[in-house]
Amino acid sequence: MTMSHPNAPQRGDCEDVDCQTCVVRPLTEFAHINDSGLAILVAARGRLVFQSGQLLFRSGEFCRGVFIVTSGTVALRKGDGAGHSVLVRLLHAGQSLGYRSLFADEVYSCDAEAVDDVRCCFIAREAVERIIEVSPETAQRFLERIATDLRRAEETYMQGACMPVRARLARLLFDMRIHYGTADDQGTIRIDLPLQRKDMASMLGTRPETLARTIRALGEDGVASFSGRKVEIEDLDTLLDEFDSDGVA
Amino acid sequence: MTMSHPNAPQRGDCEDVDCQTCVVRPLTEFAHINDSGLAILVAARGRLVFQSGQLLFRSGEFCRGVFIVTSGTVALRKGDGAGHSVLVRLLHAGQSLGYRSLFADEVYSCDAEAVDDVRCCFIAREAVERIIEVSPETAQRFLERIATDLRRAEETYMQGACMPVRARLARLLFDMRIHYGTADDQGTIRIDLPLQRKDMASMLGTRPETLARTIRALGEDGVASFSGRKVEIEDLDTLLDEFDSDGVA
DNA sequence: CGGGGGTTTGAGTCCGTTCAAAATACGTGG
DNA sequence: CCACGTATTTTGAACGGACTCAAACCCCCG
Repeated sequence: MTMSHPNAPQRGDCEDVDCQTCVVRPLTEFAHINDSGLAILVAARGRLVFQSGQLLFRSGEFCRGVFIVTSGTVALRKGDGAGHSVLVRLLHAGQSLGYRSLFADEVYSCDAEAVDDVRCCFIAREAVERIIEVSPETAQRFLERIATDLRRAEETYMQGACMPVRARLARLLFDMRIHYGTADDQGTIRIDLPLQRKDMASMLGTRPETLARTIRALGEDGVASFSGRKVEIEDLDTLLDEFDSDGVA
Repeated sequence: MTMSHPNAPQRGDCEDVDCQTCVVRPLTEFAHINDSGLAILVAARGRLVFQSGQLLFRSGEFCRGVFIVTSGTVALRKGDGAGHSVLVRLLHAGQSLGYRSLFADEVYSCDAEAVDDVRCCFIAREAVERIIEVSPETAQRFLERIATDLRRAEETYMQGACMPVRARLARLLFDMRIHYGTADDQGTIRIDLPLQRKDMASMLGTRPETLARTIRALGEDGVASFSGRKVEIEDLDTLLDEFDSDGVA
């Protein structure tokens, strides 16, 4: 196996020695490739491990392939020239990253940072291209994926333009509930946030100070009670009202 | 020829009877299709005419294919539940639209409105799919296109979050200069804006009132002098300074 | 126990919004 | 071609949300 990425591959730390039995592959754009494609994938894919805080890639670097998260969470960050930094998106097991730059044939437009310890696969550009050649529906899957990303990006933009921080925070909690929340039999939802405040703030396009105030307001109004990274939401409808009513369609 | 769109096709109003000689095709994703693909395209494409203000499609409608602008300008608009509306993008000759919804297999997420009189081609979904089958590089072109759109969308988001209205307006003028501007030998740039103020405002994610004030400020500072839809910019560098300095990378 | 980053709170400011009214441009019919 | 009615644009004044700066607090970790 040839490695195509600076990070040392950790052979043997991976349950799925080949892609056939991989539990996350069905979630990826390579879910339905044919045998020829699979052969290329198996031969080309490398495995990488990143510790919390490490960068998978950096904005401005040449894009050499795509990553697929197999465990952990990756954050895509975009910084402007000045101090501002925006957290564009979080990626979980089964999600790929780097494909935007690859298909646009541009350098990376974001930093990709491991939020916690992350395992992932890396598939070099040429391999992706060959897989698409022998298994063209892969291109369809990526088209679908980017097209959805684009709608999401535009929705996020709308929300930033039309909704106050409070509503955007409510929406973020609502979304985070999926990956990081649990509900008990009372219907109470408990979320364990994966991010620190300043990252939450940068997801909302605001500052930590504003976020802190908004969190307090949400608590005082009985919508959600925060304590550190733990959030408790008694009534989901109350949360919904915060952005459903006057929010984006 | 079978039509696949409610708008009456205006046969004979088009210089390019077949796609072979079409002057805008080289600009589109169908530029390099092979003969089989071209045959499908020629057979399937319909021609449509929209008058200023008419909608090519409406948010929420099922997506039946892609449009390709052959002349005129189309605006993509996104509205939230409340009164706010954002002008996402302007499209010119050679640009296609509707492909995002098509590839994501979603309903349209925007309204598409003819800004002036618009001619365009319409290619039904099934035809696009068949063309991609026989001429797979078409999928590559669309991937490239959407990937670029996505970067642009994220950049726009960053700008909205990080830059004041004044800088965003300067940037918009800078961009509009390409399609709607001319430069004389003095270096003076004259732009003929295609939009009314409220649409300019909605491109910038602000209100007409704020835009009016900003325009005045830009005039008082000698950056750009507006009179109706005409803009005069004496020194491009001065304009650049408005967003280059503390703007987004 | 003493840093040091992250978070919270406070006070003041600014940018952009809202509401309201005046001015201007635009299209239509006489 | 002009007059009129309407929609758009501009201006004004006041308000408000989010930002900045600055300090206190907290918690984790050495």
